[in-house]
Amino acid sequence: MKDFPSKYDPKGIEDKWYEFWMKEKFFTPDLKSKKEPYTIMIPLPNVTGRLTLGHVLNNSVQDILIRQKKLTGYETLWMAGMDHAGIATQVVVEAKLLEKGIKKENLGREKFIQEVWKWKEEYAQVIRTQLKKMGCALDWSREQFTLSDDYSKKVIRVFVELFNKGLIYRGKYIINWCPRCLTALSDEQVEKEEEPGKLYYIKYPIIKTNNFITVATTRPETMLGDTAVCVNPQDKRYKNSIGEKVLLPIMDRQIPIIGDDYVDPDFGTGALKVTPSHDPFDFELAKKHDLEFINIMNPDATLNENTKEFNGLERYEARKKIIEKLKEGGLLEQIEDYKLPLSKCERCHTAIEPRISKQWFVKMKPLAKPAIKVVKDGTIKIYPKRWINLYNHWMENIRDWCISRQLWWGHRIPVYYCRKCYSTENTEINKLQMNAEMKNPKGIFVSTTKIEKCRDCGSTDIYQDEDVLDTWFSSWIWPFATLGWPDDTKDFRRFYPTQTLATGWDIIYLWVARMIMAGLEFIKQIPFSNVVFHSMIRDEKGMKMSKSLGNSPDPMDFIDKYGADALRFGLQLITPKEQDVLFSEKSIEVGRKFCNKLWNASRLVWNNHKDDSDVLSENISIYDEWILNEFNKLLESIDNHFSNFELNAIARKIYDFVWHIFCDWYLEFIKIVPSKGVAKYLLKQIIIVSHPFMPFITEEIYHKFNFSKKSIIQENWPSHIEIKKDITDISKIKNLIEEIRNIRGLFNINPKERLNVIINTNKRFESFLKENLDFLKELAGLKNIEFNKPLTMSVASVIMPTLECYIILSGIDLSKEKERLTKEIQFLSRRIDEIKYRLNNPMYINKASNEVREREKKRLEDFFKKKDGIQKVIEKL
RNA sequence: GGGCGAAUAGCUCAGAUGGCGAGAGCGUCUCUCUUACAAGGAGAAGGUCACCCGUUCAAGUCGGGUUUCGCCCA
Repeated sequence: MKDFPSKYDPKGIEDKWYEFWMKEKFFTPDLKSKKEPYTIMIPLPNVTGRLTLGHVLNNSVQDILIRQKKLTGYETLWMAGMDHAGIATQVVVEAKLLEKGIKKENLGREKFIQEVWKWKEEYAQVIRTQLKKMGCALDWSREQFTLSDDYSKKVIRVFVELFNKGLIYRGKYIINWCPRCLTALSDEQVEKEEEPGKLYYIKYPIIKTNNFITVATTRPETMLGDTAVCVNPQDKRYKNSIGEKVLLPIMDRQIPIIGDDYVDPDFGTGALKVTPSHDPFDFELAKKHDLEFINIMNPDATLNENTKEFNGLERYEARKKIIEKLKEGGLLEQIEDYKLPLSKCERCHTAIEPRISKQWFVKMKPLAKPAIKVVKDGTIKIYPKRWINLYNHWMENIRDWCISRQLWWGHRIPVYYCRKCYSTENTEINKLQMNAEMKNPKGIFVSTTKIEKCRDCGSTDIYQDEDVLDTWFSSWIWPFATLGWPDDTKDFRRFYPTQTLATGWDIIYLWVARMIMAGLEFIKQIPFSNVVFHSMIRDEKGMKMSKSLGNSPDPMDFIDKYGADALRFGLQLITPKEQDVLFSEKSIEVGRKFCNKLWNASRLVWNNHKDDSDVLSENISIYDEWILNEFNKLLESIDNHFSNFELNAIARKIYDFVWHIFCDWYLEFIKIVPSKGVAKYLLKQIIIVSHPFMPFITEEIYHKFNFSKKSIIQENWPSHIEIKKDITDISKIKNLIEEIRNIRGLFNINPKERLNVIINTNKRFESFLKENLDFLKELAGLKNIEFNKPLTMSVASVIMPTLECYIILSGIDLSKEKERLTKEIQFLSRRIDEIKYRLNNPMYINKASNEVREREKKRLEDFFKKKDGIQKVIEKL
């Protein structure tokens, strides 16, 4: 038994098999194979750092799907790769350098990028190791990186192509600006939160009348940039003031009162201060009403030279000072508590500052249209279905995508400017160039190759756009860029479109929707046919897991402690289909216990049956038939759930089957009468269907038994097994055993104590029991069994419809037994009345299905028999 | 404000197409180290299925409404 220890220890085993799989190249598809392909693209992890539990869930979902497809005969490819993650990575590397007192500005762009590459190499290796530890069947030979030279060319090509189609433009708009990261962000990279704040009521003096108009604002510091006050023209209070001018306090600037329906008369005072350069709605309003744009902030959210004495103050500091000053001037009417919506940078959680700046955008409406269609008509299926609504809503209200980032780490925008021809930007912010620059404007060149010479004037004084592209602008082409596109490669022909994408619903807009658009735009084909949105992992209290909250444990610690199989299986067991997972370490313990159970079940089969054939023979017992029938049911349900991507349900089914059917009953049966080859055969089927969930332990068991193929990975998925015998007697004998055990429990009988019983039943079942007397004796803990004898002693009784079993107990409290039986009679009477009432109802007879009706009749009959039997026993006691 | 989802045992969750006494894991309690497994075995207790109304012979399940919680968008 040395080589089959009684406790399963994953240490050593897991790494051993992963190395074996890699050596055998099992994860690299055979391009010559005739099998149908099945491809999954990994939702590329960021090279920012270590993977989290969320990654474990996401990647084990994919691994399960890929391994199951391989077992069912597909040529599978699971593409490996990572994302350069522009902002996120730059933020971490900047912080790391700052710890050493190095500022990136002092380092310079080139040197800084070199530092990031160093980081990237280090963490790519960490991530690879982590994914391998998890057991992921990723094809590492095709591994991709979104900032590799090769991949970059594709990103640039896509930019140029869109530009040439007129779908990319540059424009000066109000965008989301992170004053800490000092870059623009897309709408999707901004998180909305609510925070307790204040609403300030500020009085603006009306010039002609000596009256005031009071505006309400959550951000009083922006008043320094106000260029109008706006009211609703329907609003009786202010109607007549439209056209008047107010004197903006502190700045002493005259600004107009304008009228627009946009203003909600019920909010605040009904008068809105308009700050065109610092609020997206005010920006639109200002364009419409031709207002002045005054920028009052520097990129880092300190106030600028347009703010008089506040110049240089940080925005919240300025707010305090301005409030003080307004108070002094008697212009602050009141302050009330207010729950204010706040936009934050998803990477550093700094409050976003809306800012006017010149950025590159993608026109999204034309791209969205076909992408809406393919989901609507079911060409792309989304699981669970409810996410379709969210997808449609976003798609139908899509806004242009700001793709330029003021970062160094990323794909540099392939746009070149001639210093002579291209007049440098007018720095006067209030003269906005609203129009997107037209195709091929003078002195601007958009090109896949470096431009050395101006096409227009021949000058060589050319410079490239300083900005880089949004990371998602590289990852939206992931499904085809990774397969060799735009070259007509074997991979691309064989594996595109891919089959399934598995990811969290939090990136439905950022990534999923955009990939669909990119696939349709550049390839004219969908990128994948199924999208599976799995749960998000939260901690036990329901809090989102995040590094900053410190509630995100390192999954590698769990793998060290419990093994990857235990982590994966435990996680699947607690991952509901449509809800978030509340994670607790307990679930991994459950996973580990299950691995141990499977291990020990194998150990038993190995001890008693290792030399059996693993092919089914003709001559098998009724117990064998029974378990095969149970396995059929399991298999059918697993197959169904796989087609709907319901992995949690499958994990449960496997758990229940292995533990409570295979181990609790079948293995107990075959301890008494050894199986004829079925045990080994079935164990093999069990580990095959469990393999996608627990790849390591199943491979280990597979090799222990020396099953036919080189690896379990090469096995065939089981199929339905024909059942020939009537197996109903098995459930009857199981019932009897359970009833007797129940009595033992009720009377606190020591498990070791063997009991004597009398069984009265019909001839047929009596002969079945006689043939299987050992089962009954062992599993119910009996000594002597006598048949067809009248009862004469003190007994506890098990009464079943066609069977009476008297358990002889010396010193039994007969009154207690009588009470128990009387309660049972009362219960049965109630049930009988219920069913009788139902069966006497003509409507029921008419409308209920035949099947249901017959079932009820049978139950009624059984209840009657049981009641009669108990009645007789009570009389005798 | 709009939309989506959830509410079932002390806790975390299962409960297609309505139809046997509503299930599991963990926790609690009792008995037990019987040579696969104490990371185990055998039992038990524990539920007005959030609330109201309706449809139906029959509702945890379907429809309408209410309450509470979560998420997304504005």
